[in-house]
Amino acid sequence: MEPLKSQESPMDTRYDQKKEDTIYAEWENSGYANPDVCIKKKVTKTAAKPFSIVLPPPNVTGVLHVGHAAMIATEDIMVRFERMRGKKTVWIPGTDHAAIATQSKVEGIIYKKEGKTRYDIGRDELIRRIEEFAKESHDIIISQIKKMGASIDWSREAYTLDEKRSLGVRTAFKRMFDDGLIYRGARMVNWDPKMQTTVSDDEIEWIDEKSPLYYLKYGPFTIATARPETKFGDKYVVMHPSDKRYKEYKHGDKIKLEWINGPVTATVIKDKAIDMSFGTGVMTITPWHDATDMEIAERHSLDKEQIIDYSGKLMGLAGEFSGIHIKKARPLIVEKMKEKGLLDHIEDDYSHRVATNMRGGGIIEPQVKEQWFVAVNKEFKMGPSKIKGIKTGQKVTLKQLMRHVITSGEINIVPKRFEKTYFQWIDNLRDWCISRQIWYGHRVPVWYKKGEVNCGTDAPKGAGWEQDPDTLDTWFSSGLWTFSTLGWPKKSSDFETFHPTSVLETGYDILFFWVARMILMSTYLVGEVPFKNVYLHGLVRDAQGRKMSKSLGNTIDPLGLIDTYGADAVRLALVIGAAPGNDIKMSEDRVRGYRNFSTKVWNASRFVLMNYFPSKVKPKFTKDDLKNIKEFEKIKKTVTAELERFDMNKAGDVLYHYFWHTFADKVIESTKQRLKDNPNEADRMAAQTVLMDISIGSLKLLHPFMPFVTESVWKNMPDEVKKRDLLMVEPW
RNA sequence: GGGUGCUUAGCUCAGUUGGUUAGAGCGUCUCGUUUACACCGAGAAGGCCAGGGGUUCGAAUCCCUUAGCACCCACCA
Repeated sequence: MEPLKSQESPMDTRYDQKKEDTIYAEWENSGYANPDVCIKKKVTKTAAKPFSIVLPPPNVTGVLHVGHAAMIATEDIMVRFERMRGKKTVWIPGTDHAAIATQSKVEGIIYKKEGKTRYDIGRDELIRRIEEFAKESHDIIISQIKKMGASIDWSREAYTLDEKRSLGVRTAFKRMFDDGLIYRGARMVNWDPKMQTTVSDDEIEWIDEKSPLYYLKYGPFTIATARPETKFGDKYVVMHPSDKRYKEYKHGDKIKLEWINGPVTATVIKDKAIDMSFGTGVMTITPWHDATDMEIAERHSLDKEQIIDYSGKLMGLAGEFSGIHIKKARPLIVEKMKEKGLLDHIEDDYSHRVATNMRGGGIIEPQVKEQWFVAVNKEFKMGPSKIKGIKTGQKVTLKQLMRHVITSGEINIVPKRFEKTYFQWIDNLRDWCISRQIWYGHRVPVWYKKGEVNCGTDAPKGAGWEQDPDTLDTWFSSGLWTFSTLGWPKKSSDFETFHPTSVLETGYDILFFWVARMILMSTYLVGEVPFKNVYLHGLVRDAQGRKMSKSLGNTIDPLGLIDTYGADAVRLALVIGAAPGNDIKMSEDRVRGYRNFSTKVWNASRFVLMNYFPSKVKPKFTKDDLKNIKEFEKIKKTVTAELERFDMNKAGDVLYHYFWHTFADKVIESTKQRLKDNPNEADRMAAQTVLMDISIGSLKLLHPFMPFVTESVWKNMPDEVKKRDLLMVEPW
């Protein structure tokens, strides 16, 4: 056998990142991300076990950030690993219409460019514009997901607002409506006067604020308030029943006193909700605009009056101040009180928290309003159930279902500590307000006609029906994601094969928003858990450890890093050293380090190839050869075991060190002598065989972590070691 | 007010069920042009694993406690 001359080496000393797009195209064209193709091409057995995972759909509000990149890297590792192991593997992509966030964004753009509001351009036109924006955003996101190397099944792509998913939403709504779990009621809601919509409890962000605390003279009492502009209608004065300072006042006493706009009659109310140590221990209440006040008012059947309208302006009750926005009204009112001698004193530097709409909206004003709710504490008869410990026909509440599947262990949360967080949230959960007064999203499938109400998946027959103008909370549709993407409510083999999904991988920040809602929807609607495992990754933070967010503008562009260091390096930097549930601080140094590792993998393989000369001579292995092979086998076992328990971090770390500091530094070095001018052909063959075998094995193990370099190296490997055309589907 | 996490080498962080001299990347220092790789190799310095107490033959790891930081939840006017 004529040895190759080393200068004819087929490979450069550097792996060429520019070829990543070409490699991705090969994967895509192969169709191997689609389990049906894998079966057809006999890469996967028909009877193979399924492995399924849904991609948490990115919002179509912009571009991918590093957090998405971490998520894609982690999931792709799981998916590639399971596919290579021969499982019937599917990873389902999609995007989320993110109703309020997207509309808010587009409204902002329109207002900036044209100075027009949504009311100026109208419902249909606004939706058209949003769809246009969403489409662009979608295309960018998809191309970014591909850049990361995601071996995702594009043939199954879904959108939370597409036709199939919309049917799912209407079906879900109707089922819940018919079961009495969805109801319409006037309740206290979080109203955003800026976006003109309600917001769920979970979408509120509390911001610390310092503001003056005003002490006002209310007849014989002094009351403290941070919001004097809400006090016009106050006609109840509340104190703790066992507060000795006010024992002379009895519950129900009427007191005539002079107030902002003239004399009023105040009624004394005794209620234990009062904190005696706060201020003077006395307060007046504004039930319409405060949840605590509302509860007190409900307990004693007190009057409730609206003082602030939905755009944030004072109403008739405010007398001379009516029509003025609360922000402008405050100083005027304080001034008037001062003149009337109603202002006792002002305490500066009082810190409290203000509720804001985290989706780019304004300051929340609690309001009482008719809305649609999901009743989480109402009993219903469970439909066909495959959930362990829940029987078909059993009486349960949604809250009980959500709790049960975690306590029973049917869903396993990694890391475990988040179970506690989850339970805490469930225990505090109130009925879920699902209606929004924005226009982009799933319209509430309820129609009205002269007092008649009809809920259905389609508009009722006959003329004169008018559909409810409200749209649904975006999480209502994403809650269906694990099964709506598999074809539900229609029967489908995808659903039969892949539900419940194997694992849900997402950031811990949307445990409540999304994970909990999927559990609610899936257990109720399909009688199954949505997934068997929940793997929560940490948040990728900036240099100061702050959460990266579009609104803060501190996002790192993962594409920039991919351009300079390659996708594999970025993937490794985001996965290795990141323990589940712990935050990841992104630094370019780390990426550079892993880029060097990519080069190492490239060059070590190159060396092995340069010394690979097939021959008929039987290799004669030395003791060290056998030891080296044995050591690799051990690494293989460890990596497999770690990946099985979703410890990508550990598996990656082990591989990294093995490949670099054992295989490259020790094994390769120790064979150099034997490969060069060795008269003992059997010994040389042994050396080259050991190197080739370990290389092949290592490339397979490394592939889920760094698919581009490994696939690229694989192309140069001799055909006789390959079982398939792409490393992507080589047997593990 | 409840809850969770973090505090380990100069910097950024790993260390799953407690087990021999505590690890990585980057940085620092010394040496090195050898059949791949300088995006490299060989080696070195650098740590009372936040403080205190306890359990144990043995603790970075388990328990208690103190402090600082971060985050989550909650109706304090």
